[in-house]
Amino acid sequence: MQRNTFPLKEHLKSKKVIEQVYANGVSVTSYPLRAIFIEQPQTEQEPTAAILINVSKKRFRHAVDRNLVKRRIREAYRTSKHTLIDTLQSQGKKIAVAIIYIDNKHNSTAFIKKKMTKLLEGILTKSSTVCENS
RNA sequence: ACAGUCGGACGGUCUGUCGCCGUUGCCGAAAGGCAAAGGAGGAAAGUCCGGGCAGCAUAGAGCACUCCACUUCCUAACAGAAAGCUGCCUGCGAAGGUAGAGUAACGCAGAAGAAAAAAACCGCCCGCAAGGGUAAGGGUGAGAAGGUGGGGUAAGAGCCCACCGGCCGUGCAGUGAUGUACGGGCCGUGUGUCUUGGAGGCUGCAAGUUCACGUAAACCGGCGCUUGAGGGUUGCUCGCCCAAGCCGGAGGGUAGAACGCUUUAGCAAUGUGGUGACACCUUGCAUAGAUGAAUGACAGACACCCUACAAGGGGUACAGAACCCGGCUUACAGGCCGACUGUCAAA
Repeated sequence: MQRNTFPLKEHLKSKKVIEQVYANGVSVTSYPLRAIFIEQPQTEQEPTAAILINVSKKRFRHAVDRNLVKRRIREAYRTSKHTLIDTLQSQGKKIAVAIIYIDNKHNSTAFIKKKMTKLLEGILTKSSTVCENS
């Protein structure tokens, strides 16, 4: 049984990489979630998938609401990330992803989790096509 | 009991599963793993004041500028708090709201009104008239020569008297704002400039310190090197200090880690002083420290509230630390405690 974790190491924190993701990333949408990702060069320290969760101030004015959404997304990711990680590892790839919440209202944890599964599947199909093209 | 005023404190609890953050201990060569005890607020919010702390600056003079303003008092400090004072307003009341340095000079209100300070348009009185006297009445205005009543007079008027309001003086009470008694003279309003007293260096933890990585001390244009560019000095002027580089363009590199970073104007209790804010003594307690930013997600039970005869159904606020404190302001489901007020009932 795999453990459902999401430690700090798997967070995307480097300013440089974040800028690259937003500038050159490929986007996948599974409403109310949208992912933008790029492939990362193979290095020792980098995790298989570095994740950034973004909930804009525009959509949720209060910090309490933003925190709640972030926590639900984080929860959804850590419980459904294994398919993504395993597939990437077998392909020998590493990616950096920004997950953006694109709704103005709250959604239940169960709903977000369902959409997250779809989103991660979407990332896998998109990344393989990108690779074939290049 | 009901309705209300003021003040204070609180603002979910437990169990299970899966997670996050730093700390400590153990294991491991390392990566990491395991365990333990911890991990948002009364407003953490708005960022509106005031400090601490940090860096920079720190001969001085003049002129500006900004803020504060009843009194006493508290404090590290404040535009804050406490206890009071005076006027006005609201409430039956407990209580609440609001304003509060001064007015010598000048301006404005002044396109109203006859008149805005040594006033005569109408009216009233004297007079044949010319003219004179008059602020009771009219209308204007926020304000019309203190107000009301009486005496007085040709008619009137602080002209005289009583009471009241204001001003000045003296006594008494109070630390004081002020109150009060007596006496005096006979007394216009608002606002701005202004006057008086007090305060104000600049920048904010992205401060600042250390380490690591890396580049371009290159290129183009302008000004300057003791005949001084530029910088600092409070906004300006003077003065003073530093001074060999400075400004602009295009372009390049880094954006990692540690300290700062949580033990302090800290919180609580007893006692003492004080009406009180608060101060002092003693004792006890102390448990976030992240940095693309942790402190949670889900399920169940309980508690509370609303609704309902019941079964049941619905709801549980406002809101998330970012260097740290003291305030202010704003948001807030729900109940709790204390003091007091009004009404009703009983004794």
